[in-house]
Amino acid sequence: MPQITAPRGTRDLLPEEAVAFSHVESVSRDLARRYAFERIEIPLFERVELFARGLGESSDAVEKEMFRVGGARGSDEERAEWALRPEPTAGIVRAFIEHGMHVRPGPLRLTTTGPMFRYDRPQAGRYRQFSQWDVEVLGDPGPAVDAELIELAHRFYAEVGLSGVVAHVNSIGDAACRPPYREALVDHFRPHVERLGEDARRRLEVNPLRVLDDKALDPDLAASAPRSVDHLCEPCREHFAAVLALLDAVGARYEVDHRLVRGLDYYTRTAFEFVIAGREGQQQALGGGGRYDGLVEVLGGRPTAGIGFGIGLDRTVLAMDEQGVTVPPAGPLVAVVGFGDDHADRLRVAATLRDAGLAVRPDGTSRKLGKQLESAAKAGAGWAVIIGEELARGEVGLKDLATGGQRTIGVDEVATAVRG
RNA sequence: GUGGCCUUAGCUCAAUCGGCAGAGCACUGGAUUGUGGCUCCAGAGGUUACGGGUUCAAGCCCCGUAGGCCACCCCA
Repeated sequence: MPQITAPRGTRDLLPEEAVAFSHVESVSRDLARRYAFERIEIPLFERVELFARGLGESSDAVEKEMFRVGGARGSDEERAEWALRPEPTAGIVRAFIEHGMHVRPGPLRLTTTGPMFRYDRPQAGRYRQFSQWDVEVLGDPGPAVDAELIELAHRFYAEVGLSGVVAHVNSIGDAACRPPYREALVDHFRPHVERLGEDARRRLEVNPLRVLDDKALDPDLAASAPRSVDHLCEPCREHFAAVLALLDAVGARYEVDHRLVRGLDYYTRTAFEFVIAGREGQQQALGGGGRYDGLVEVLGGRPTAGIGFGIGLDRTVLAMDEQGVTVPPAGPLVAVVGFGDDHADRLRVAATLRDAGLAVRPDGTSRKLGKQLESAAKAGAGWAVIIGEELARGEVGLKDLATGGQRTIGVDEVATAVRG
């Protein structure tokens, strides 16, 4: 029988790697608390139709990266119907509408974390299953929340210990000013269509803004292309100016990137992406987001402003590795060892130490003491509690595995001694 | 989805011209009769990614497949 391996584009996070993920997740959870976001949990799969409408038919995620799944019988009809989520926003907005959450006191601040799925070709930093921390604010049209979210993401990167993260920001206008801008782009590129690649030509017809996304784009043609910020209507212009002013006010680092676009009608105004210095080109985007004031309506709800971002946890951890960022050590680990078959004593003492809040690893074997101590040290224990005759007096041996020093103390004194 | 490079023990890697599959680390046991780390000794660990072909003989040559990395595309 051939060896069964992890599915392509997925990976196992072994304990050594998983600690970094746990740490990053706990940073995100604490930030979500401090920024007053409420947790929401949504399904890992939804109707394909939801993503097609929520992300746009011409987005890469829908056009070529849908991870389709079927029911137990896996008929073609079922496979056509469902897909693993490529991102969480569409599902959250679906839930918002489905449960009438617009009646809740707003603006609503929601957060979720979990795996996302995109069926594209794996590469370092790019997986078919990857984790994202996501925040969304529904019902707040003002520029302050745009700046607050960008500042929040910056704070996240800072608190996990990353440096050199820059926010690229842009404004792509709204339903009023985007159509004329789109026309201006078409007018600019159409005369030079022979200088565009195959992909860019197709985008020019389907979704002209995304021509700017094309990295193969002729540099001169790109540099001379009309900028969205020069075509904003007055309300959009004021909104963008206010966002930038607020970013300056809170000291959030950013660069205006005129080629950053979200090319769909219900994505509006502010778009942003977080990139890390030092890895030009490949997988340098650590996270991204933007405003989607038209999305709730497109999915069948009443008009509601929306904005959010997703942060890639895999890439965050990858960047931490590259920058040599270390994860804070876990609390002290105590091993409980003993002689012969005194397992009842070991378990009782372990339970007492756990009552005091310690992490405890009792040795379940009857090996000789030396092997137990060796095993304890290899498991990462900083201390060994050695049980012997003195347990009758409520005392045990406490050995510091780093220094080798040992003394006899009361069981009820161990927690204090270990925390030192 | 396209192209390039790669795949030998758990990990990092050797193996001359096609001629007995190895080392270090890690793991297990012993020296040390119930106090770890150092040292020494020993052990276990392999369908050489998978499938086929050429050959007296294949880790090595040929074909195919899978997977990894890199580039493109795009994103997180």
